Amino acid sequence: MRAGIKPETVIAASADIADRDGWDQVTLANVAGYLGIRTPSLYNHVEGLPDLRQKLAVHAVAQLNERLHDAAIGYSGKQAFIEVGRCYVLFVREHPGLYEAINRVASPKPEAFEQASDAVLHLFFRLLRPLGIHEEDTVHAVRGLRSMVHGFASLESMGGFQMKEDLMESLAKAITYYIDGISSGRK
Amino acid sequence: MRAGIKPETVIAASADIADRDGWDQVTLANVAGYLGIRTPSLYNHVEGLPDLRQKLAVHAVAQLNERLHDAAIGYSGKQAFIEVGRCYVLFVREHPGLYEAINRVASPKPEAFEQASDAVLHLFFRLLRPLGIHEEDTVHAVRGLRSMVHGFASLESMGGFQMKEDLMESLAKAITYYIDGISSGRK
DNA sequence: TGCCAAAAACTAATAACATTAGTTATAATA
DNA sequence: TATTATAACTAATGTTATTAGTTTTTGGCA
Repeated sequence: MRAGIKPETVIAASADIADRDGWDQVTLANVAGYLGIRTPSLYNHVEGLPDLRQKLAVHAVAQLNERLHDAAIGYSGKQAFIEVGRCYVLFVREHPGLYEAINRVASPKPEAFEQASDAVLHLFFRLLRPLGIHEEDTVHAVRGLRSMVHGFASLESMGGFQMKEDLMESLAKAITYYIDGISSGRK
Repeated sequence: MRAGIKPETVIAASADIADRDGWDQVTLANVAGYLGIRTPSLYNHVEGLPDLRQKLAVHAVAQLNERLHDAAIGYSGKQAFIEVGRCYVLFVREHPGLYEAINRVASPKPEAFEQASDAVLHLFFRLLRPLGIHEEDTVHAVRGLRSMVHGFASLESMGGFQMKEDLMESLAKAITYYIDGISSGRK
């Protein structure tokens, strides 16, 4: 046997390249160059470019999920969503390439990817539960929140906002509007 | 001179391929094949693959803008946003490749692309004005709405929702929550 | 009607990339 | 130390984008 390159080394290299040069620069040639080996040698670690990109997407969504759960600790209600939303946007700022990897993952998605995605969704559900929403409206309420947070992050990552300075304030206000609207409708 | 292929024919072919096979299948080879010519002949109509994809993005966002403006006619307040949001999601369902082209446009973005994007943003501003929001909160309010609508469309186009049946209901409720929250905060 | 100049097609050639096949070097272990 | 699996390598092929240079077509004009 031989030590050499561990599986996570390849993913780490891909993540570095993605965040620095963009997701479309995650090629076998670039990753091999980064690791100091020839392109075909990568086939000892991944099954090809699509496989590498899927593994990168799994790594990315798992890391996002972990950070979101961490961000929610110690908060509840409206403030919890503001903290999670802020963390979400910060993650995308810090790791634009990883976020691209999540959004461009090819179907069918790996099982591990689905699991991490579901975990993020589950976090939203748990944070929303204490707000006392009609059972049949919970799915709708979660979808709106999730869409809003994803929308903010996505639009910023593609340069959709003019001034990034007060984007966090926009997000906090938007979440406030939304949660207030849910509460006022509940009556 | 020679008639042959008009510039919009190339874009139309690219749009067909994008919506049918996905944005990443918009290659010079595929477009040329679709048009029945050899790949290098395309350079008489576009300046290369990046140029073709930018032109496709401009076409896509202009078409989206037109449809959104049309959808808003005859409505105001909350209902106007629901109609625009519905139109947005329907557009993405009908033209997933065009929507991808919008979201994956490379920077620096063409001037025409920025103009059409601004026009969409302007529509949101105009629909929001009659609701009587504090002047300094208008930017935040628009950002939230836009993020939410884009988030819904984006998440659906990447298969982020389980049951697509009642997605329109989710969107309508989310917009309702949001606008209600704005109004209740206004007091 | 027949020329002609420009537009738009073509072929040929090159470079980058992914991928496969087959070969060699290396390191853990028996 | 010898063996063997692992992981590197070279060589070769196919696809795509791109450039250069050539030929064909055709609308408009003499």
